[in-house]
Amino acid sequence: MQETMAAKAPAKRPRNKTRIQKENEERILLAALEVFSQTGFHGATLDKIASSADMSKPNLLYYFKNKEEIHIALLTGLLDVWLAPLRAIRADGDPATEIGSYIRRKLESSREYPRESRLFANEILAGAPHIGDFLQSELRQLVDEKADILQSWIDNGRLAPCDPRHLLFAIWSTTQHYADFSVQVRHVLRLAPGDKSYYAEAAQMLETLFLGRLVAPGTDS
Amino acid sequence: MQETMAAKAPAKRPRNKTRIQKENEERILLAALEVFSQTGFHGATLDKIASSADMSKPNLLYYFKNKEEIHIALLTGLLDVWLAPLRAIRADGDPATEIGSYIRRKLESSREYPRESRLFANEILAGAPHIGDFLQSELRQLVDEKADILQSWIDNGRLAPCDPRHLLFAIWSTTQHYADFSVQVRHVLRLAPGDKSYYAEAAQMLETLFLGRLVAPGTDS
DNA sequence: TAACATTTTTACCGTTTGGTCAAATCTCTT
DNA sequence: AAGAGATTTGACCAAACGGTAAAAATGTTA
Repeated sequence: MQETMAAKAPAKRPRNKTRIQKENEERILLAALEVFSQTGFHGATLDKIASSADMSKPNLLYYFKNKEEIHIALLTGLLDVWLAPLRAIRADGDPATEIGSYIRRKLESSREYPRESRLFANEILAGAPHIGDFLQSELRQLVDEKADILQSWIDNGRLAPCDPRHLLFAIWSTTQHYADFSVQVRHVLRLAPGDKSYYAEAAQMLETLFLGRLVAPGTDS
Repeated sequence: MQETMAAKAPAKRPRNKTRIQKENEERILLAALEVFSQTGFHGATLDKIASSADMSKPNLLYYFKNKEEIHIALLTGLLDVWLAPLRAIRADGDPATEIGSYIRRKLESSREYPRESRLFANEILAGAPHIGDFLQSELRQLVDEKADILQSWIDNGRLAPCDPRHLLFAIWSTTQHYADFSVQVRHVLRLAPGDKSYYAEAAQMLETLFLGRLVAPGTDS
């Protein structure tokens, strides 16, 4: 109607969200998370998502204009959660404590939100078509920031010399592995599907691995 | 000659493979590896694979009876490669040397065969629909075997106490991460696509991480 | 409860996809 | 060079898929 802000379509009015709207968007995103994380973007179909949300396909498309938009909504909702544990690293803390906490938070994230982790993994594996910008801007900036902290600890002799960014990579990979490769983990350990008992052992292992020697001795606070 | 081994269909004769047959199967598998590893099983289409192999779709299906069969052929061809570095761990070697070599082999595998690594990752992420049996049998058995070796080193005090299987998980995840999450790695490190210069730093990091304290001091050979 | 906006459904459409078939072409052996 | 078998192709198909249009139903509000 009037071209002023949105140059597209018959100018949608930015009304407040209805009760039904909020409920249904939530149901759709929940269903979509389930489906996308199981089969990836291409394996997911609108029919599967719709039926998983107990909803007809056209009704689903009343709330999200296409499949990609659902996917993007899920991913963007995910990014803050993904960054949160990293943000929590404090420059004025003790290296061993800070790194240990970070590992514990990441591991807990894998245990509590495996579907989100797999969604993220799928996206990166596919070449990050939807979150390339995020990786280049927000993530990189935050990593730069935290890498500086780690580097200062190294310079002070409170942390073994190593590339801080690669240390982060190692933490990301080892912790996320337990969500993304849980099928393999369970097969190797002879655990039933859904059994998450291995997380305690995992925490033990990662503490041994990362805090054993990595943190230089004689730096108790 | 017929009916004795294969009980299905109009009894295909198990003739020797033609030159053309061998060439084309190779071309198809190479093209399929490229496509599957980029887009996953569902994202890959027979048309893409065919055109990537410079071949018509019906011609492709003359060599593999359907999409799934191509995928399975790729995966099974992959499994031996995947296991090879693990098999090479020797019980009579020095823990630090053996583990260090294993990490180096796995990392080299990621650098040289990133597409294979991503294919594998995609399969596991999807719940291992095609290689569940492999995980339960061959992989598990080999892991059991090698875990015993690691455990004996721990019992002898030549390796820090830890769960041997989780130690393997940590090695798998950290090394494969550089292939599977290379997009993220490159974005964080500000590297151009295709730049693999980070592998040297990665090797350094992983050596520090795994051989720093993990291997108990005073065990030089 | 009447009027209006929101939500849901039914029916449908064009495209893509995995896969088939029979005819045409090529390759190899004799 | 001829014939048999192997290979390749073009034409085609049914199902699945992402998405649309418009009417019907429901909810909201005055």
